[in-house]
Amino acid sequence: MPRSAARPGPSSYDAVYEVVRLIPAGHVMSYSGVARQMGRPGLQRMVGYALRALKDSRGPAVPWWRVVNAEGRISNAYGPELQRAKLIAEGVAVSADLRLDLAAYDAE
DNA sequence: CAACTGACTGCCG
DNA sequence: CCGGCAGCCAGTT
Repeated sequence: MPRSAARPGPSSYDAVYEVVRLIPAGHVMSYSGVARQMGRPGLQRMVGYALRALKDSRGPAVPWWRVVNAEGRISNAYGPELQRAKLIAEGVAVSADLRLDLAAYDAE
């Protein structure tokens, strides 16, 4: 079995967690939005790294489900349905297509 | 030090 | 609407 290749460690992730943690319930933020808030515009991929690491190894209490892509769609590759359920539980309308009105829930 | 990978994004066909 | 390609940065191999 191919052990996960390239697995960044928790260094720059700290900044990501801090920003994501500040997203109020019922709101969402795009990966690029988080990157920008943490003073690192263009590091959307790093945000994705950090969130993936949460599943790999338990990190701080981070509402990762409030992070969606720039189109307001869930690009979660591990449990899109779980994320959708979490958002709906907070009052965010997510369609069966895993899409939501980013402009309406944008926390930026 | 070079190559590879990835919960992204924007542009093209 | 969907798939492919390039640009992007940090961390692992």
